Amino acid sequence: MGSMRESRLYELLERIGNLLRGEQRAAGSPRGLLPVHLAALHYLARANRYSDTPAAVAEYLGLTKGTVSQSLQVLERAGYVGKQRDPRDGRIVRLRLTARGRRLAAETDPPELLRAAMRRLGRKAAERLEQDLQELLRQMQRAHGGRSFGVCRTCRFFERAGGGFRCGLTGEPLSLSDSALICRDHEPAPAA
Amino acid sequence: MGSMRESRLYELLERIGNLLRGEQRAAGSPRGLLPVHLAALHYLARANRYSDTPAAVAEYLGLTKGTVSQSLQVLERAGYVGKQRDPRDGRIVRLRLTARGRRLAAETDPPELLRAAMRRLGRKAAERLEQDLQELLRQMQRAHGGRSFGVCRTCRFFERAGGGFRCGLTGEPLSLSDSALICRDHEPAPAA
DNA sequence: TCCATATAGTATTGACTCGATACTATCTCT
DNA sequence: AGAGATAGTATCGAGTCAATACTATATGGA
Repeated sequence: MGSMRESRLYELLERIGNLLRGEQRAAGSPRGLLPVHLAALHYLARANRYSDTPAAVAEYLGLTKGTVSQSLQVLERAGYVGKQRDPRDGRIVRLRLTARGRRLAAETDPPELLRAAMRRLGRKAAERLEQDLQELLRQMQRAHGGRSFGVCRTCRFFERAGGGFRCGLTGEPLSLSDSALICRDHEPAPAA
Repeated sequence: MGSMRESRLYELLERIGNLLRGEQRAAGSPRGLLPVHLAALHYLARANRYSDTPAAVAEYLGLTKGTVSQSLQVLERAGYVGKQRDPRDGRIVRLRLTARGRRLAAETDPPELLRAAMRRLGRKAAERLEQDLQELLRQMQRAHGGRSFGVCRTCRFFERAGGGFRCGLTGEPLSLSDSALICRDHEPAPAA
């Protein structure tokens, strides 16, 4: 009887992932976009100003920069994102969503299937699930030893300065909405 | 301030999915396999005898049968799965893992990253997360109106017959280990 | 100041996915 | 029987993806 499944968890994550990817495929298909394009779009909609670059997208999606460069060209040609060279560092390209891009991101994130499931679940169950998944992710990142991609608010470099906030790594002030965006240099604050 | 994220849930599922897919990519790469190949392999390792066919794999992964037919050829050529025509229905191909395939499935499912994270989480937290994800999946499937792909034990056609079990849909007896495998004709039993 | 090295990104190539379409073979139903 | 449904394969074109090679900018010594 050693065959009793030790990990339903992985099976569940895979099945949910398959369903969501199918949803993304259906959502992107009429616009000529693949799931990976929508994933990049959703990331950019949530990325802060330190993390809106091709390299950050590549790192986030776990793909090479060459691969991502091509996918971003698709999004650019279709008018969902624009590029802009960084004035301070000429190597860097800044990506920003166009109005079209923002609209598409809002329509497809979260996918309708998940929206419906969350309504059925109820707020309380959904929140508990979020917290538990958050914790799982934290443990995975710790085991992975890699970037955590958290939001500024939960970063150890996040500082309150006067009336506002500041990034202790760059010293730059942060607006309230900045502090809810994803940063690639995020390092989790020590446990409260 | 309407920009407060309504759904961290989707973001979390995407990020965890990205990490796991990266893991699969790394695991399959030295053997010339892509994430989708490992996903099919893992499914077959869990599929019962009603569900070990190309059509079932396609349905499970949310891909077309043509696409899956090719991916299965890759797995067959590399010696991870074998094919066998069904003696009763000549249209159907049965897929079974070779010893090599079983070994690879055991090595990569669950991925090391998830294994490590589960150890850190502890049994109790992992079990709660499993139950909550199970419920989320159930709601997604209900919203989707599609196949549920559950295990026999939780199916409404599952019957106890004498000392053993039986599938009420086909009438065939089921062993204890059968009843823990995935079936594509699964329909959830009415709430307990 | 100059040169080595690192970093950000793009171009190109080749293997493979993926969907669409068309096809064969087998089963089922009337 | 014959019509239609079902399971699977073959082929083709568009596009992902990694690998490699490349350009351009920045950084950090000596």
